[in-house]
Amino acid sequence: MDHRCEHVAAGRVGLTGAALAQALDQAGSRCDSGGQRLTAPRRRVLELLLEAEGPVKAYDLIAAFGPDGEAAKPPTVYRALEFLERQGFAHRIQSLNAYVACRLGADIHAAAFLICDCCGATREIEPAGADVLVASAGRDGFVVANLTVEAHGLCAACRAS
Amino acid sequence: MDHRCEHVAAGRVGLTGAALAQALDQAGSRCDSGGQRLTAPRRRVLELLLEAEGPVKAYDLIAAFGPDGEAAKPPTVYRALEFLERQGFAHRIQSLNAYVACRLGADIHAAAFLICDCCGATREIEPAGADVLVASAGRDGFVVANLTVEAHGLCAACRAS
DNA sequence: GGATGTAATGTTATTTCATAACACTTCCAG
DNA sequence: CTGGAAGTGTTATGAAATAACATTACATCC
Repeated sequence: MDHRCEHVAAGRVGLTGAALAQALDQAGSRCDSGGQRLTAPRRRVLELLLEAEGPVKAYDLIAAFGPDGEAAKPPTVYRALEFLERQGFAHRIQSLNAYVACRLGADIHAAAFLICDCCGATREIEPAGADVLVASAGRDGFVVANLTVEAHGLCAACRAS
Repeated sequence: MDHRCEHVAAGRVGLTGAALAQALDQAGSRCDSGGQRLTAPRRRVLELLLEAEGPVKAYDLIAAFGPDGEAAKPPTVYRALEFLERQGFAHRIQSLNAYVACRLGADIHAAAFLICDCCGATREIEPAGADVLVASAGRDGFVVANLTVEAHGLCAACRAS
């Protein structure tokens, strides 16, 4: 489950500058139109997630929360994360106890993750095959409200080296 | 994610008596043939999981570990769980921080879970659609070693009432 | 524009979950 | 019988998440 080599996630960098500002504004707009409020702490946590290159631990968010390096109180960040997840702006990676900004569509959606156990790179993908599972569950009378799909393994870069 | 009503998981009961003994022996045999050892603590934790009706929290296992009601030390149980997972005898339900005995095939396999947020019933099923996802990931050069699929929702019984 | 109710936040403390580190034992291979 | 690997016991600590309650912001309705 953990890093097994010296590789480091390649390429994927968090947002900065204008791109970051734009992403935050976009989130703000989507909140407005949905009657939701992207308040200061929520915005700040989303900002931290967007800036990051990959999954971020809750306590790293807590530590980085204050602009001056001052930490937040845990509930502040956990509440913001809960909101961001509810709105589809962020996802929780269960198998890592970590959180990522959603890099895909604009709307709330199902997500799947490919997590490289070597370099730690975490890619969000459309959950191929999820429809099959949901349908299969449905035949048993089970209605899926929320689906977690997390695949651990080795990414192309780490397999090559 | 948590129980929202008064429903209680129906029907599914843990193993007892002869069935339990048989399941444990079977696990023992599989360990033997694989050069693994089903030692006392491992066997005991598996027993507790098999006896249970559903997912069990690690600290409940710890509390119930001793035959006389005496608790175990956390590492004892966590190590046993790690072993049982490695052998495919048990699974961890990430979204619940809980563990279940594997109720399916004899061999190590991929698993998916349907978790009723109302009554807490947790069904292990064959991960329909998983092959599609693994194939899709493969086209990107990602090799899946381990797949977590957890669907939360409402079971037939809870929807009906 | 002040009363009112709801949503969100601040704050303290605690609970729950999991692992690090190291000493000791068991068990088999040579 | 001895050396090494795997397993266990034990103490302590670290990491993740939430409970509970006080306070503040915000809309809205009269």
